[in-house]
Amino acid sequence: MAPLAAGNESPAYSEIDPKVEAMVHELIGRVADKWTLLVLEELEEGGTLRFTELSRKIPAVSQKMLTQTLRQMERDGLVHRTVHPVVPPKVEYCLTELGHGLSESFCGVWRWVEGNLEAVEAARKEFDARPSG
Amino acid sequence: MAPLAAGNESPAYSEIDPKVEAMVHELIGRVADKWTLLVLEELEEGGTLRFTELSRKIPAVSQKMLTQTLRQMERDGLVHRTVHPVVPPKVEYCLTELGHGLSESFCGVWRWVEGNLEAVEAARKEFDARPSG
DNA sequence: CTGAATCCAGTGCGATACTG
DNA sequence: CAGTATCGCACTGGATTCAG
Repeated sequence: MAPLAAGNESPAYSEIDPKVEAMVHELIGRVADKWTLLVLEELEEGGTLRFTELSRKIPAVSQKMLTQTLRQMERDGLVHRTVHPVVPPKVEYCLTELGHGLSESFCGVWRWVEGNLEAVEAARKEFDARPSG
Repeated sequence: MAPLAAGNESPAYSEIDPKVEAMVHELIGRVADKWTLLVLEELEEGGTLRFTELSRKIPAVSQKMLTQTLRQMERDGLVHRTVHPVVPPKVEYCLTELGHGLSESFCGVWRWVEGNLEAVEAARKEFDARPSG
């Protein structure tokens, strides 16, 4: 833990850019979104996928949310959208370098969870078993 | 990108434990939560803080959400809660090892955002400027 | 000071129906 | 196939009030 300057009552994070703060927050929020995370994974694994393919691989997602999720990811430069001018329509999605990088940066979290899953579950179980006070 | 087995139409993630999947998801979701992220940071930086101190460092949080957030983090074993049996009541919060570890595992994401903040903003700007189709 | 309980407005999301 | 548009509910979270 970072030592605190003695007697320092000034606000925290003097060194943290509020813009970065907001962005981190937003980005984490984005990936935290159930669907975004799943889409990120599917595209990471599947490479290039069509709308329907994604839909099929993530059965729980509604068509509305899938569209919405993909749009937002596209806007953020995380996925690339390719429309093939044919009938029937064919639209393919794949991760951009940005999206791939973001995906990788979450590997640490992923590994942490794998390593600490049991600890968290134990903590929950213990907490829930406590005398209600 | 992981190569796909040729002709393999079986569902994705054969290697991914659905339990881990759910947990990653849940944990990311938790930290994505505005207040949890802020609390995590404050405790990481401040060490041990009282309820009111946290409240003061995160002015935007309502008392309800702060309580709720801390309870959940406590249940997950991320923070430790110490009640001092005095009047007026004094309750202190600090990160557990688990909480500290989780916090660290997010450093990668943090760094990625710092490094790619401009790229994302540029992507958004470009997306928003596109011919509306 | 710390926290639980209640009320209420905003909205995220699913279901459904329609279009190119 | 790949969307958009609309409706309605459920849940979230803020404000407020009460309590130990």
